[in-house]
Amino acid sequence: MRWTEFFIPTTKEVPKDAVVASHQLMLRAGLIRQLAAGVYAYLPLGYRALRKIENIVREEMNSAGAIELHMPCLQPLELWEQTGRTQAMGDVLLRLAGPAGDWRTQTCLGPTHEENVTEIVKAYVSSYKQLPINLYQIQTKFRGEARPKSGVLRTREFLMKDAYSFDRDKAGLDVSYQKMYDAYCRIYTRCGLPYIAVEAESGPIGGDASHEFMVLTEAGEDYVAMSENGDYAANTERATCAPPRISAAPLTGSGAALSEIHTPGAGRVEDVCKLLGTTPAHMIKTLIYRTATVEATSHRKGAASGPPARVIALVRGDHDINDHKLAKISGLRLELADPRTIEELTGAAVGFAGPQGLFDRLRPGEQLIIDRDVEVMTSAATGANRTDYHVDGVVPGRDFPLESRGESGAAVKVADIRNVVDGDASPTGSGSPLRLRKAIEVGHVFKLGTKYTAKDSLDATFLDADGKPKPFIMGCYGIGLNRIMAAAIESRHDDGGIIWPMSIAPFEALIVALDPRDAQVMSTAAKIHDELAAAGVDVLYDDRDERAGFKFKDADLIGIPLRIVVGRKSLAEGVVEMGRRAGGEAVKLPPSEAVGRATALVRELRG
RNA sequence: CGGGGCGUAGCUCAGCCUGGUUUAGAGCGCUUGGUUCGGGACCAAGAGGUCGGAGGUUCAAAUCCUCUCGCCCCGACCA
Repeated sequence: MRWTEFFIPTTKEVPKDAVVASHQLMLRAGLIRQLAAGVYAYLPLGYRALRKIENIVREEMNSAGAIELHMPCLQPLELWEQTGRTQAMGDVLLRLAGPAGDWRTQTCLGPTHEENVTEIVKAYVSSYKQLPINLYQIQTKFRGEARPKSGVLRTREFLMKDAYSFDRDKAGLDVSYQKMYDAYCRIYTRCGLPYIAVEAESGPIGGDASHEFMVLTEAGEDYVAMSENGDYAANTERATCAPPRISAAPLTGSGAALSEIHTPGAGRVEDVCKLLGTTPAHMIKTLIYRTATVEATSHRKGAASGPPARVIALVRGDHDINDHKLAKISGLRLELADPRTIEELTGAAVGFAGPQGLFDRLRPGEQLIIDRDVEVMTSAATGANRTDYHVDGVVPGRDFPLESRGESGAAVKVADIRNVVDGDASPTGSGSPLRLRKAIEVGHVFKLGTKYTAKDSLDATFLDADGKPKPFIMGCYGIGLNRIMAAAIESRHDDGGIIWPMSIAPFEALIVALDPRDAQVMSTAAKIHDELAAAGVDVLYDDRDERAGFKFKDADLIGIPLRIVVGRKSLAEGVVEMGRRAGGEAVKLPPSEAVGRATALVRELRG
């Protein structure tokens, strides 16, 4: 391909809206063009890279036994109502607008395709003899992201590979899941991504096991907790750490009475610490939750009614509650209580709650959930349950219970309900400290089980060998293709531009002709171009009538892995120069040898 | 949804506070001619803008006021 016959709109200046490196470089290199917030066009160079990624994904999915199909973007809302996800998705589900009763109001743009595949499999797969089966597609997804950001990393429209496995039983799912997990590792390796697989929170989608594939980078928006010795890695949504050491001294307390301290207006931990002369680590945060008002988890009729249940959660002042953990421990879908509920329970304004005495005010079925690190505190400061007052000297076990007493009916639980922090010990017991790193999620694998196939969902069953209908056991597996591209650029660039890995580079080799007016230079460059192309190398030939410096800058920017420079000076010595964008010395070699050497190198680096 | 910032030429921005010498500017990019030619050259001449939109104040609005739309960042949310 000749540059002058292609379309590569590079720019020298950085558009002001671009903040992260991948976004800036993708714009400058002419890979993408923004049309609206979170909506991008892929220009020819960007599209070539995207298609290379797509091909790698397709090859690995096929070789893992998955079968490609293509499902529609337009989906009937009814399908989503059957699984209760119109509510669960909320604003993420993009609906079409139209007059009341119009078909448009009954249609949405698919953010994912669990319902759609399940419907297909339900219709056509009726016997265990047809299982297992894994169907996948590479499709445009639409999501009403509240805040698109970081260029192509978080968008409202994106390309995703989504696969769905259907198995006869859990053992089959384990096999299907592992196949996908392994295929994902091969995909990221082939794409040249420095990825890690971490334990992940499966979220409202349900399921009992889940891994995310992450690329560590400051541009990411997830946090991964990794132990220094590498024996543990998990998304912070899920990460746990070794339990705190129980202090040796029995916690009977000093016997000292609680002392109330006037702390006017100090509702926040830092403010209180200042007034009390203590540190957050010596405080207990008391958070009041209540069961969620919106029954987002259930579309079934007759779900929980009556007054909302309250849950008191305690964590150390320097820790943060992890809502996923809290939800799991409590078994309830919770939200932070409104001020009125808090005042009613504590008798104080928001910001002055403390655990002492509160437990006795809970009704049967309500809960006090104590973080492990609070259990082992010897004495703590916390809210006094009196507006503008805090207390010091609160002793767990003495001033509030650490286990259920039975008669009251309200439960006490001690558990890990906080986010890990930098320096926590690895949960493996190795004692290695955890470090928090920012990361981009480039893929996610779930074990779904029967969430979509169960009777109260889409009721998708097959006849097992025993002649009885059973729900399919599902798994789902997603890869964000645009994110792979951005993540590759995030992790592989320098001041000059992108450094593509050979496998996903829009072109594999770039020929730069330095003296466009010199007939011999041009004919030599053209000959190398033609022969490389004939050898199956994706080659771009910069035949523009530009100065050398200008061409070199563009070459660095668009980051083609292999560069062959044809110039009058070196040609006078009978050589051309071949070098790699990734670095290292360029080698001089006769034009006649260039094609062979370049072809061999390209093949070697394709992976 | 809360907080902050920004909308002036394809791109980066100045002008706005303090309305009128501005017939709206600069640099990059683009066109034409010339000189240059191994790391984003130079000279000369050009093309290109409903100043995001609507309404208002005023003799007069890019500039002041109101509303509105869009984009970016932080937070909330999030398969």
